[in-house]
Parts: sequence; structure tokens; C-alpha cells
Amino acid sequence: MDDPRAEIALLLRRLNVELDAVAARFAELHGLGRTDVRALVAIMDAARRGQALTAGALGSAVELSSASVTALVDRLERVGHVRRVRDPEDRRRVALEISDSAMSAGAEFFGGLQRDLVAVMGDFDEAELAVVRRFLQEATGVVAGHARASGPPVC
Amino acid sequence: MDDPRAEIALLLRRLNVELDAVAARFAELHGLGRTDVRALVAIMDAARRGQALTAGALGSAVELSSASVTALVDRLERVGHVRRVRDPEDRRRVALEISDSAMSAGAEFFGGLQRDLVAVMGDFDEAELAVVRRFLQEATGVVAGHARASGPPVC
DNA sequence: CCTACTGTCTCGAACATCGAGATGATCGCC
DNA sequence: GGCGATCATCTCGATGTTCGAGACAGTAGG
Repeated sequence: MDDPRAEIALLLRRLNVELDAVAARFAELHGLGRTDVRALVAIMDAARRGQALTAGALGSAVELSSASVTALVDRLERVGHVRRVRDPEDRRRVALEISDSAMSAGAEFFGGLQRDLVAVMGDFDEAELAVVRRFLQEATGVVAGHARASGPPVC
Repeated sequence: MDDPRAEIALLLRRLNVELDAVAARFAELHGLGRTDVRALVAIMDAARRGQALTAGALGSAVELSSASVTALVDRLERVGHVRRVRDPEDRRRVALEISDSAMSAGAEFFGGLQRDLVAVMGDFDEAELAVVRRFLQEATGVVAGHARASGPPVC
């Protein structure tokens, strides 16, 4: 089994398992469910891009029905991780704002991971990182194809 | 944001999201839950290594209580994906055997993904694949550290 | 003002998971 | 052989998450 191809595919799966485990650990540490963590990450990512997520947008981001989103936001709001804020322009909408405590908790946890990952990258020069980046891009594209239709344009 | 480091970290996260989506798609296609898919994968991996998983081992593999494992195996057995088989040597144990239909369904779905991934690797030469492999190994190690203790040996 | 439409929330039911305890099979020791 | 300890599994009641259907504001256009 010298073939690096099979080993790389295996590594990708293992990496996926470990990343899930990281999310699970964060969830357990803060008394949250997995869905709650995914939602929190989605809201934080949106906030990082400068736009606040609405309840509906969060629902489609994490593939949840509107009823589940309401329950989800209820849980998150009850423990003080997010706030509901009525959009003054369209008063039907409810924007979701992350509390500072949740933001810093997330930054501490995932920021530490990011820091370690960057440290790993220190072992690679620019050309090598470019190779890694290209591989990850192509691999992500292929995986995304399988995620949306069981048979991508490949036949 | 030319820094390839931040972009690679982002790509890893996106890859994780897409891989989860693949699992979710497989689950939906076969009328299963996410836990069921994880369990099926664990059983298949064990079978691929030549050893049949017991119910207890499955429970610790997917971090589930014994009660949940019973319900899980019930569901899987009801739809014909696994069989309960008493271990003749230690008759307390119940080994789990995957049915051929489930095995071939999994092989078709994930095998197709693997095939496409290998095709992607065709765009890389041996030296580049070695770089990718080394990166994935180190990254997995770092992530695994964060998965088990929020603060790895780094201080 | 009335209608169509959108975004969010409430209600009831289904399902997965858990903790505690019961059952059955096996092992070690006397 | 017999008896308690141990291990793997199953049953039961309770909790929490999810969904579908429908109710309740709010908006846009005639």
C-alpha cells in the first residue's frame, strides 16, 4: 500500500472525522448541540463579512425548517450567545447578533486551531503551499459535486 | 488577503463542510440519520480491516450510550443493512455484519467519490503528492490535538 | 382599503438520545 | 460444582431536537 493516492483519500476522511470531533468538543464544552455550533459558526462567518444573518438566512445556511430555526435561536438566546434584533427597515425580519462573550469564546477556541494550522504551514515554503492550496481547491470542488448530486457531470 | 495560509485554513473548513454534506446526502438518499451513516461507515471500516464490530465497540466508536446503540442497530437491522450475529467464541457478544446490499451501496457512493479524488490527484506528480500527504498528516495531527484537549501541548 | 406575498413564530406529533435498571452469558475463585 | 463479580445487551421512562401545518405581523402593489 505504497500508493500515496489511497493514503491521501484516507487522510482526508480522517481529517474530516477530527474536525467534527473538534466541533463536538466545542459543543460539549459550552453545553450546546452540534446544530447550535454550526449555526454559531454560520453567524460568526457572516458577521466577519460585515453582514448580520437573519433567521431565515440561517435556516437555509444550516438546512433547517423555520420551526427548528425558531427553537434554535431560542436556545442560543437563552444562554446569551445571540440577540434577536428587529430590522428597522423591514420589521418582519429578525437579525441575529452574536454576543461578545460568544465571539471571544469562539475566537479563543477556533483561533487557537487556526494558529496551530498556520504554524504547521511554517514547515512549507511558498511553492509547496501553492501546491497544497491547488489540491485542496480541486478536492473541494469534487467533493462539493458529490454533495449536491450523487453523480456529478462525471460519467 | 493574498496570504495563502489563511486561504488554506478556509479551504480546510469548506472541505469539511462539503464532506459533511456528502454524508448528509447519502443519509437522505437511503432514509437514514446522520448517526446511522457514521455507524455504517464505522462498521464498514472495521469489516475492511477484517474484524467485525460488536455493538459495544460501535457504541464507543460513535460516542453513543448502550441504549442508543440498541435503537441504532434496530433501525439498521430493520431496513436490512446489518445483521446481528452471536459470536460463537464469546457468546455474550453480538457481532454486526453488513449486508451485501448496504456494502455495495456504500461502495458505489463513496467509491465514486474516491475515484474522482484519485482523478484529481492525476494532476499532480509524485513529489507534489508527497507534499500534500505531508501537509495533511501534520494538519490532521494538529486538529486531532484540538479535538481531544482544548489546549494541546502548546501554551 | 384589499389582496398577494414574505418572514417569523406557535402548536402538536415523531424521533433520537440518554440514565437507570433488568436480563443473560461468562469468568474467577473457593 | 457453586457463587458472586463482570461484561454486553436490552427495556423503560424522560428529555430535547426536529418537522409539517398553520397563525400572526409586516410589506408592496393595485
